[in-house]
Amino acid sequence: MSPLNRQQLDQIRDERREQIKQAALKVFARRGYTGTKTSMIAAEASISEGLIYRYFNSKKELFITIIQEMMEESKRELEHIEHLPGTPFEQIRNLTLNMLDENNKFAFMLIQRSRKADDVPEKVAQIFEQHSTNVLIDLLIPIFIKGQNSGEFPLGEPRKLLTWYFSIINSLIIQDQVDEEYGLPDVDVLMRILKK
Amino acid sequence: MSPLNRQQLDQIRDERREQIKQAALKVFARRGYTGTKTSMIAAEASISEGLIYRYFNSKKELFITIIQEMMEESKRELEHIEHLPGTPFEQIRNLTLNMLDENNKFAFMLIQRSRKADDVPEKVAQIFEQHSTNVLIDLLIPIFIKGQNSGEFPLGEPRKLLTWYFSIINSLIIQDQVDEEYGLPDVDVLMRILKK
Amino acid sequence: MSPLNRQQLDQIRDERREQIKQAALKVFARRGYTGTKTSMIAAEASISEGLIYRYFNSKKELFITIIQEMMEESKRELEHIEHLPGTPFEQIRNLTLNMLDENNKFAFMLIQRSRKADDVPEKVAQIFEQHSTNVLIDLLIPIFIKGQNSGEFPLGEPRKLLTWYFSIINSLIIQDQVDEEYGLPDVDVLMRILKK
Amino acid sequence: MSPLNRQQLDQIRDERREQIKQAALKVFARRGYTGTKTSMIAAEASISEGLIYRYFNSKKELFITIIQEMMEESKRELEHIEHLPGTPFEQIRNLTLNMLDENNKFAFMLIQRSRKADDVPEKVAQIFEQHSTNVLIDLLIPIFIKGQNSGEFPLGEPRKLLTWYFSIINSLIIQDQVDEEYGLPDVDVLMRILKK
DNA sequence: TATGAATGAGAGTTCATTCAT
DNA sequence: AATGAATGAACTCTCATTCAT
Repeated sequence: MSPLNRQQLDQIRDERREQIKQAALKVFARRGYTGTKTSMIAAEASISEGLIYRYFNSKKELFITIIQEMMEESKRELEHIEHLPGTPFEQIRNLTLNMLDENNKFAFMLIQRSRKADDVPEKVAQIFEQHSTNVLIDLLIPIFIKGQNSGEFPLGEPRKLLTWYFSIINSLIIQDQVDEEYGLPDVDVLMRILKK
Repeated sequence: MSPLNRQQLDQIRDERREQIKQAALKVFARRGYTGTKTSMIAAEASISEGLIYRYFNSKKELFITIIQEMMEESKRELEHIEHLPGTPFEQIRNLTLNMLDENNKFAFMLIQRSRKADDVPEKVAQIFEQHSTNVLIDLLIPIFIKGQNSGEFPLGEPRKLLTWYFSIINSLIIQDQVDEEYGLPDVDVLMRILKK
Repeated sequence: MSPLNRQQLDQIRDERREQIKQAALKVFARRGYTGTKTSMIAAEASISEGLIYRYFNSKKELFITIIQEMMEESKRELEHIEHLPGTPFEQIRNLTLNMLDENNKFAFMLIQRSRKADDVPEKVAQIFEQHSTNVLIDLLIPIFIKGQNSGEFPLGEPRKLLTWYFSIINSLIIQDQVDEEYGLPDVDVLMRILKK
Repeated sequence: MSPLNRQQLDQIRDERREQIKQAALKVFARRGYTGTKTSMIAAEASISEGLIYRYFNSKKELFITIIQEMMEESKRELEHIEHLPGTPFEQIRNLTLNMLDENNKFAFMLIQRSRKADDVPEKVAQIFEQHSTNVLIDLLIPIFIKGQNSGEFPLGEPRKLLTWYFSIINSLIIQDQVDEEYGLPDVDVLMRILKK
């Protein structure tokens, strides 16, 4: 009977906003920015098309928001990398496993796909320029060198090998290149790339 | 100023048609099906927007035509694979080099991208079902086994390893994952995947 | 905390209704019918958007109600005109002063503005046809003639002069043509129009 | 048979653009910015709704363009005022006649209406701030003073009287306060305001 | 009674496609 | 055969109105 109080309303708003972002992430990841119609997002979120606009000013803003928040999230996660347990080989192996994890699938797909797409809003291109993939590589170089010294990794330019390795991982993620029969390549097969 | 004869007109038509397909291929590859406006194709081909429709009934037909012709071309090429010179290792190495070749870039990008995209015409999905990647794999299995016997390749399920290997190659192509500094991964680094 | 009784509830309803009408009058007067969003009315009245609909069936009905009530009010006032004190000149002068009075501003603005606007509900156009401005003119003609006889007003067609005079007054009101430095024209300057 | 040449195309574009502006002017003047639907403009111009957008980026831009061009036009006209023939009284009389002229009706209606409306794009408000009505008044003050000296105009503050006079003229125009029977007030009746 | 989240019809805008030249 | 202006269906977005609380 009595109207909802502020706290309850705030919670509803937060939940709805999150729900829309999740739905949009899923559709954007699969169909790209232009290929996604707002009606698809609404359907995926099981809400009306108009409601999207009570939470985001435009399809563009919704897209940018999602990318931005994911980039920030990934930045925070990267900061923990150096303190992960295990040998250098195990550290990179775990990182790989995490990236290929089904749960992160859409997020990585969207980011990688958008990084290369030519049909995204200008703003998104700028965000990607700031958060270059190199940050990850830079963090891993000391770990890789430790692994070289301990004999776990082959000699050769650490930056070059790591760059190549992660362009492969990224490509796999973005393309959702899951073979129906065999699934994604085994992490241990992938890590052969980092072996002699 | 005598009017062009039949044969000359046909030639002009053929050239125009080719010109439009090349332009469309380039734009579709970079921006995807929905992300590509017919005006972009016209601009890329340096012709007027309307002219496209004297050569193709629709954007959809143009897209399907391109995909179809590329699939047929790739099918023809595949038939030669068995007779390529060299050891099994060299054969697959050359095949890889060819796929990653800059000249084929747009074609492979478009095919791989479209294979996974959810925003392409229904017909294209059907084409891909028929020309499954498996055809390539099937052709390579005997070669791979020969390589296993000769010790060039590791033991293990040939189909599985080849499937994984080519999902990686395909992913790299489609994403145009060329690092600015280091370029595409070296073929020899990639082929580590097919080593013990 | 005994529940409010019937009478108290009725009073609250009446007050709310009045509050909404006042707020709507203000916004409609400034922004016109189409230019006014129900959310603006709610904000001006410091109530929720939904509440408007417990007092009025629609924005249209609210608008029509306001216009209608104002027309009736003005009709009642007109009936007193003939019995106002003073000479004919003074009577019209006082009437003018009353019309230009700041307190009636929004009401007159809304009426005049709506009378000419093409974007109001059909019903409103009908109301205006019934309550033509001529009623006012008709009532004033005898007074004007008396003034002509006493030499206060110039010769000439009374209806024509009065019509012109009040189209000017009306225009000034509706446009809120208040110069920032000098304000509305002096009543005595305006009344020059009714002089030789 | 042969395609139109550049010059012909440019002419078509110019004509079309002008046609859309004229149609929009008419509808905007009568129904205001918010009250005007793009479909109405298209209908008035007898073109499709989409075509508007090949000539203007948005309804907003179309509106701003119209206002801007009219302000510039009026600015140019004002520069000639001082050199008009006749006595000061005749000069202002002619200026008044010109403003009330049926041909300029929509232009003046739109400008005056938009000057006071609260539902126009921000940019338009800025334009009006720059082109204040005062420019006209400032130009007329010397003329008015000459008229005072020659006895054509009454004593009193020139700026105040002129301001009031033109707020009346402006109001009449904007409101299209044409009485069906008597039409707009006679210029000579209006000019009584500028008499003793 | 009062709130504001949610809906959906309709407005503004885009772009594949058609058509006069 | 070629052009680009014009169309209209489909899309993005707005806002009067409804409804759960």
